[in-house]
Amino acid sequence: MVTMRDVAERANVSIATVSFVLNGTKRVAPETRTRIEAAIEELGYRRNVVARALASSRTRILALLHPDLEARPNATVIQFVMSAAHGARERGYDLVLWPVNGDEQMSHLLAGGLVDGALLMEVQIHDPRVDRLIASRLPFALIGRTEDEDLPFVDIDFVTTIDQALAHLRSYGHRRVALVTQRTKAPSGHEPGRIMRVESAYRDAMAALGEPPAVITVAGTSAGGREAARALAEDAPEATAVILVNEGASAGLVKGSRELGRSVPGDLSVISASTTAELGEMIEPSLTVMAAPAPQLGRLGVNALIDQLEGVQDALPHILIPCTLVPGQSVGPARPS
Amino acid sequence: MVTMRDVAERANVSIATVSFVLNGTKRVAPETRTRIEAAIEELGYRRNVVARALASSRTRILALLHPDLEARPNATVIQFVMSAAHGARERGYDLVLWPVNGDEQMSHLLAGGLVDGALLMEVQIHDPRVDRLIASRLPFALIGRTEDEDLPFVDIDFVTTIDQALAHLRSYGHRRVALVTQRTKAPSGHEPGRIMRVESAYRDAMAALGEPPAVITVAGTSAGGREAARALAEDAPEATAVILVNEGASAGLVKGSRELGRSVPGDLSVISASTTAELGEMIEPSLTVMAAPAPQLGRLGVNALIDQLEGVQDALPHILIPCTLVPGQSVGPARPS
DNA sequence: CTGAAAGCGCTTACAG
DNA sequence: CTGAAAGCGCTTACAG
Repeated sequence: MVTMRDVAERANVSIATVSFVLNGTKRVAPETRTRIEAAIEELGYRRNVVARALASSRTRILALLHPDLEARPNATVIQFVMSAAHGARERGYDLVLWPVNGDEQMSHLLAGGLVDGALLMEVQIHDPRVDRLIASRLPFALIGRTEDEDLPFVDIDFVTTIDQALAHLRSYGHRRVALVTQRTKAPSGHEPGRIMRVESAYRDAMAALGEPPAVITVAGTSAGGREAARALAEDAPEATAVILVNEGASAGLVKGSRELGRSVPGDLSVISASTTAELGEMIEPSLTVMAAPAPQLGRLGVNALIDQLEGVQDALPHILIPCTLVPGQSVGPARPS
Repeated sequence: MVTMRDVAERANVSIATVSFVLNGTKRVAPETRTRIEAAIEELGYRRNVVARALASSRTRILALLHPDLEARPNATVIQFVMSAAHGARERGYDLVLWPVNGDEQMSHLLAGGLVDGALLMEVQIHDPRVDRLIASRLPFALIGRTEDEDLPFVDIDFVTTIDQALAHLRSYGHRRVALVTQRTKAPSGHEPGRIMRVESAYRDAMAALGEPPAVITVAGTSAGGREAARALAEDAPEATAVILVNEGASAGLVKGSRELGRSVPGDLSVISASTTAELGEMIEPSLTVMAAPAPQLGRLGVNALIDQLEGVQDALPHILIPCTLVPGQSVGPARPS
């Protein structure tokens, strides 16, 4: 292994000077710099990141705290992960996967000194991980929000997303629009913040329109989607359209409706929000989708975190981006009532 | 920050002794050990992983070299990633995401000293990443295989998978079965090994059955699936069933067939191999699937790598696991010809 | 502009 | 069974 010492010897300087040119931390005479750069090149030298981390107490490693992804459709989560990995790499950081199941994982994260900061996905309304991060003073950024919106976050703008979905449906004559959200195994208060925010955005919008709301909550699976179809038919038969914020249930909802003799979009128009167009295309008919800004949010989250670490930030980042409408074939004119 | 020195002082021993009990590397008198453990507990000490890595030249970090995942369905890849992350954590290792796009990323990996080993996904028949890993002597394990099967790998047993899929179809009376595989942007020889292996397993099996093969290669997208449906109808009209090894094209194939007036499974039976049951359920009709053993393979791959690092291995691991048949509604009796 | 030296927090022969 | 000390490969005040 070629070390900084080797480079220093070949260039006839001290290792300190080598370090200065490598990091650009101090000015170095042009000839000296050239000599060092030549030596680096000739020896194929690459700085040892572990030694650097120990000496500088900065590892340039970030943790990505993510939920356990299951086999069910997870297109948006994948986009978060991938865009975060790329964003980190572009700024010279590495991203380590940190599946958090309990306290043991958090201790390893906080006390081991491996990471400079953490990026949290699937943030809960009241998130114990956030409490522990704050207590330990490890820098972090959220993809999503807790109750406390003073923390650095990037998130989907659900208010605008719901408003646009409703506007789209209303342009087709729909007035009674139901909402299908996701049920999780998490105890109350620990659901992803998204679920609460979507529901309240929907209720506000419906109230403003003077229409009665109808909210159905089901698991994020095909079976959940079928359950939603049944609940719609039985409990909200007057709804001619539905906004779905439940990626995993979208296929089941359409299949279940058809099984109940309700065609999409003939009898029921469907918009699936916070998902990807590719997933919508898998379904028959292709779903009209509000595509999640996941590719942007992963990057923005990483950048918010790194800015914080490097002291670049002016203020705490509070970034909200709405989903984008991608029309498919699942929205049609409201059936006359 | 509480260091080993703090623990040593409180327990009235040297830091060497603390290190010995922490690592179990040398026997320590029971009373001494108890004293040290108490001190660790009281101080809430946790070993600094960076210092440990520098001193021991083992970082206990593994790199997961993965392709760029796009928005299209990627259920099996996700299962690989998640099970690898869990497997690593269970053995005390961390997993860092390593999207490899070019040589720059490989250099960073090989020379930076950050990782003890690498796990490769989407291995190509001739994979330049493998060449570089071998040259650099960084330990690695493959999820998939290159041409050279002497390297440590875990992979799907495509021969058995294809045989079982064919047997299932033949039990429904199908004799002419086509294969749909995936086209990639990669130059020839650099496709994922899977594609070549699936095709040759299929050709061998069809030859053994005395039936003519028909192979169609399309992109892993909905549009690709539609293209496959068209090609099947035009170029292989005698095929009454198709085995699909192209997760992203599955939905498009079914939708495209229907658009051409061919119903599934009435006119065409479909088995989607190397995917997940959950994805199959999203489609109408629910696809009969050969579920990929992705949750096992991620773990097995990590374990193979760690065994190698820790010298536990007896021999190079060459592990093959077939997919598992999960019946759906996309296979029916062959139409009379 | 450059260097000698301390130090980051551990592990690990080597002595005793 | 335990300790003193060298060393892992860097960064960073401090001197000059």
